[in-house]
Amino acid sequence: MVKMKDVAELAGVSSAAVSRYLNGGYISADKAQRIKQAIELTGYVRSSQARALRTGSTKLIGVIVPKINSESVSRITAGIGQVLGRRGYQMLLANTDNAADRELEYLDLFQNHPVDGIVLVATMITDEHRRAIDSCRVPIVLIGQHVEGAACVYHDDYEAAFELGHALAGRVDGKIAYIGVTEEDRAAGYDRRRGFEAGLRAAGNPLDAALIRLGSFTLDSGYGAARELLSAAPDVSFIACATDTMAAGALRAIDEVRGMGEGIHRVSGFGDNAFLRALTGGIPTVHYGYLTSGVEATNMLLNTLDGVEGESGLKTLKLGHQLVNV
Amino acid sequence: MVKMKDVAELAGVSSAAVSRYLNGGYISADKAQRIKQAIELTGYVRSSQARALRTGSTKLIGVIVPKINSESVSRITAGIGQVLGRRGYQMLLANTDNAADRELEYLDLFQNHPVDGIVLVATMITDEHRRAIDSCRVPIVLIGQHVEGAACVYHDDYEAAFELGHALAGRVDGKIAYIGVTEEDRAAGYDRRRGFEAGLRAAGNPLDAALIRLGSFTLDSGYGAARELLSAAPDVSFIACATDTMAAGALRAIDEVRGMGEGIHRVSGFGDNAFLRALTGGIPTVHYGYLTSGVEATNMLLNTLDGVEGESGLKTLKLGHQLVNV
DNA sequence: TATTATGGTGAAAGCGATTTCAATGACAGG
DNA sequence: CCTGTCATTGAAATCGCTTTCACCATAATA
Repeated sequence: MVKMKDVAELAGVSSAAVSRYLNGGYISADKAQRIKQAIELTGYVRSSQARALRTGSTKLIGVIVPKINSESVSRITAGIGQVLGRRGYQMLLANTDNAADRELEYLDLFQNHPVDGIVLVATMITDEHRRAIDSCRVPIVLIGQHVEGAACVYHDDYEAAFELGHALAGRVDGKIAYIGVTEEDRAAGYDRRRGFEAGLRAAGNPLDAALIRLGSFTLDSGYGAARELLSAAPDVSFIACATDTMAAGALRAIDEVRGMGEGIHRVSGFGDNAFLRALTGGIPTVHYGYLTSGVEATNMLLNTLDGVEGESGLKTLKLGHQLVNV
Repeated sequence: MVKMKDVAELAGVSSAAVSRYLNGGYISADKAQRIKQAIELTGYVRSSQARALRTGSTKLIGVIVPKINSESVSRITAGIGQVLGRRGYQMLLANTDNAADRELEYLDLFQNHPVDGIVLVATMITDEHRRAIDSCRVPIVLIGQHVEGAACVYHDDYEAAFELGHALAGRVDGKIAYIGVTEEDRAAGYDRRRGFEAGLRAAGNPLDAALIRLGSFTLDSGYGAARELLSAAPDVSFIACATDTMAAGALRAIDEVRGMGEGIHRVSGFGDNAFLRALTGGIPTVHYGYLTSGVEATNMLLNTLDGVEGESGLKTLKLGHQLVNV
């Protein structure tokens, strides 16, 4: 492996000069030229490990996600990766498989060492999370949840759910049921359910608490909850779900119970999943700019790391949403 | 930041002793005890950057994927991440967004520095790829394509497509069309189309070359190709697709042209996408163990890195498949 | 008793960069 | 001619760890 010293010798300069050449310090034109040639000749590339040791920066960003195979998360990471690549960083990905403790574990692992910053695609935020975030040695940005005092990029789930509920209340006749997710997930659990309920109520069609079920983000859980709901309350005519994925399951359940093609007009979701949209022609749902949230969060993080003028502070950013197919 | 020297001083030993303690070298019980306490007391964690510089190993594996938001890829990375986590490595993810040149770029970037090994989720393999793979300084394993002389984990697309074609030929009456992908993708393009054609032919119902179209992996491209196909050859009664995602698009096209619900019985795909399965009840498709391929590839790679007994060689591994819903 | 092993130990030499520092020469102004 | 800038330069000190090496006990063997 050719090292800096070799290049320096070949070019007849000191390795300090080579380092300066590489990093844009004082260097005369002719030496720069000789160094350039020497580098090309030897095919030298600098060891990022040595560089990291000396400078303390790895140009690595840790990204913690709850589940990699989900459309929303992969769109978010696509956005993150896009910015990272453009700005000379790389992504260290940690998948927690929906286990909150592994989230903390990675938070620990990451900050201790190899990464310059962290993007946490958050689901549940416990007190322990808050503590871990506060005491984090490297800058960190959250996506998807709004946490006081932490930098975050999120969507207004309450507001979106309110609008959806309000709009649906007017368009659906008959009973509306709701399949949510754990309220420990503040955004997707608590906010969406409360917003939806408030929206229905505001439209004069309050949600019957007996028609609320809990799923676990998966298609199967949506299916199961919907089946149970349909047999417990056969007169339910519409099932709103906290995620598009669960909506897909509910749709399937309705088709099975009520006949093929029935489901399409009787479910709503959250997230505007492309697959679901294409296959059903579009159920009522909320479109979030997932990719955008990845982009914004990463820019925010990198701005503080690189000390970009005027953009230095980590802040909190609420992104917009759109109802679709309502 | 507390360093090894601090721990050593506190424990009254040399830093060499601490290092040995950490890495399992000779150390007496009482010193081990003292070191252990000192570490707990100071909250010392060792700098992986210094360690990396010294040992030349980063415990990082580079993973190059063509597109992060696709079900197959995310299942593969889930498998990779699973093994990596269990064996003390981390994943450096690079997303090429289907650009073959960025694949080469990352191959270059990775091998030069921070990673100990590479997993390439491959699509197109050009000569340049082959060269890059051959001259790779760190071990590399491919997923999804079979490349002579390289370690790879893949599925037998030809065989699977053959079986699917053969089975469908007997069950469909009327004309069968095919929407494929670029033949530069040996596995998903060339092998699947050829296998499918051969299967149909073997069943006495050869594919009309005029009924072949090309998509680009996306749902929209499947939709577009199917629409075009249906208007160019209105008597087509079944559309086989090279991927489930394109099949979803084709399904939508058929529903639009022939009426809702028609599509479900008139398309087939590849990959057994969970969403599609749930929403349609299941179209004929091929189930591949994507997660397994990630697991196997990573184990293979890590075995050579860690020098596991008996399992040392990088080899090539062909995984099985299953037809579903035929 | 003389001699090997054998478990333990710390000093010190790297790993390959970056960065401080003092020194240099050139050049403008006085 | 002297002095003060100012752009350039290389030697050398780190960064924090691993690992060789020489060395010391002590126990086992002849």
